[in-house]
Amino acid sequence: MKQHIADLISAALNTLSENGIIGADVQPSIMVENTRDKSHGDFATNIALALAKPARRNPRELAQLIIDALPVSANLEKTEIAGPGFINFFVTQASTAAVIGQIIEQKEQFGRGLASSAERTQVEFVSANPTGPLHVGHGRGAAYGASVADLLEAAGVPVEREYYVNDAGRQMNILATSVWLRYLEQLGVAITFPSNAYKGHYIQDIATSVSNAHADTFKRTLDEVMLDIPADEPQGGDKDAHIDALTERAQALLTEEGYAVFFNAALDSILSDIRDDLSSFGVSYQKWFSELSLTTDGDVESALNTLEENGYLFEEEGNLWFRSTAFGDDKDRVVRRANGLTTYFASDIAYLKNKFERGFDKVLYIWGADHHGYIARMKAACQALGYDPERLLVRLVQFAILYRGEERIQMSTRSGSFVTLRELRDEVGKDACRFFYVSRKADQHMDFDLELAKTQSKDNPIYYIQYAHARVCSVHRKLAEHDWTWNQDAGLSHLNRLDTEYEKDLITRLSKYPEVLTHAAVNYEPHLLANYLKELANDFHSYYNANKMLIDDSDLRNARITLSEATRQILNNGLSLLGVDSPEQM
RNA sequence: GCGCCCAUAGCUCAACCGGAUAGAGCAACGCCCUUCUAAGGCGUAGGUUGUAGGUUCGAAUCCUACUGGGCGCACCA
Repeated sequence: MKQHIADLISAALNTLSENGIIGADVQPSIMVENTRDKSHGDFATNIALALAKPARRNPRELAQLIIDALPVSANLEKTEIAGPGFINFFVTQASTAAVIGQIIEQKEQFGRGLASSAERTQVEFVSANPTGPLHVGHGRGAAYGASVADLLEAAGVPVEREYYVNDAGRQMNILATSVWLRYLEQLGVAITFPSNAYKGHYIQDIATSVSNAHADTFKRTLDEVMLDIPADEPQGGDKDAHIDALTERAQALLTEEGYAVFFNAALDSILSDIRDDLSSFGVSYQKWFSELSLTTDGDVESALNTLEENGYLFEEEGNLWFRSTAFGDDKDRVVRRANGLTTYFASDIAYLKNKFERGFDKVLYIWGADHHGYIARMKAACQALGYDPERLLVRLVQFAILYRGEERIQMSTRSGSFVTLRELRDEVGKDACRFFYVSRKADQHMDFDLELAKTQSKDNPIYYIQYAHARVCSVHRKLAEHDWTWNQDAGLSHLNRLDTEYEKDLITRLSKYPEVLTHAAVNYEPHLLANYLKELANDFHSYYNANKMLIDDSDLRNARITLSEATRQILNNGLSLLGVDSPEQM
């Protein structure tokens, strides 16, 4: 309808242009907006205001000329000039109500594909280190990333979801070492557990699984393990030197294969836990990408070669540097240390190159707000590799602060209370988690109140929306009790009977779904859909309360049930894009 | 010190990328259940959009400075 009106305006402007009222060189961009106030009709345009200056006419006078030149349309009831020169369009009930038939016919397909594109977009999100279970801090990124990807797909953009597994680097070594030390403890070796090692209970479980599979094959004496190891921090030493020395000792005593047993046991166990966790959260990926593979497959070397060829590498003090300042970064970055090891950033560059080489037109990174400092260097790397930096997109997700009523829940790992995503989900449920996390704009700090998320009343938006869905289902059940059936055709052919204010509002709301979906998708703003669903549920509850559906007048009854069913369909479509279920009964 | 993000009703948040009288929910107050789920609905009240300038027909939105909050500034991951 918006497009239809824009076409009408365009035709009118052509007419005016031919008549010499506006200059032929004037190329206006026609904007048709949804009105905020019903008294302003259904749609409005500011075109007369925008053209007033070049046409050298006052806006209201110009608006009248445009209206006079508008082609006749059966969809329009009337037009009005308002305020400084807006043109308001009033659409007929019949043309608005036609949306109901489209929804009923297209079902879950309704509203999809409006931003259809051949541009493949990759969305990488969560990508938490596989050194422990997902934290609640990861929850918002998971919910946001999953919804953005689903929205893009719904809008018609080919999407791939990917998780970058940081299976290389020091943290993974500390993890493997932690497991080995717990393993030794369980076999009776009197280890003093390092202050900087991973202490979670899951480490014990992994250690147990290793000893179940390998008995005491990897047992070593305390003396073998601790010989010449520098002191830990509590003993007045350096905790980093201590744990790193233990890692080297583990590798030396166990040989590569033995060490790999602990390394892989830890990685596999934690990764499968993360997978399960995300899966239960309604989040799935097409690919889990190994950081380690970037080294073994030569991607890192290849990326550094490209930078070298393009002239952006230099050596200083034995280190190899990337001249990121050439692209506006604050400082240059080391990519290979004097000891020959490439840095984490070198992997990032290689990963970026790898993504583009896999044929993605756009790569979207979703990061926590604490990573904003990386944007400049990644953009720099993108350009230095020879790719258009516009193809690399970053969305930052601000932190969510958890509250239990008034009480703020501390998120420090040390406190140990309520830190994993799984615990959050167990307490408030998947649906409420998913919905709450995306109901705020991503770059807004948000407060997540657990008590509210668990409340089963209208105070809680997720129950409020799900209840609207369940209510429609309930009407269908009641219908059967009256020995009536829903006659869809009769409903569709009597949509003109839907003429109360509540019905008109609800129908108008339904007609907005496609543009809300599209807008939310292309702007990566799922909160727009969340808000829309709240408003749609609100419209439906108001309607439900004011107009009874199970009435003797069969034409009106069928029309109302058809409207309700269309509402149910949209609620279902929208909720599923946010990873929320649509229950038939509460 | 430098940089990024944020600031809207008492609280939690919107506002279709510059449009008309800035909107919802919660909290407060007043109503509606022998009627399809009251897990709901209707109404009232609530604002100098952090401050001060600027840009223009028009600003919560764009620009500048300031104030306050979050985060970052590794040869860590």
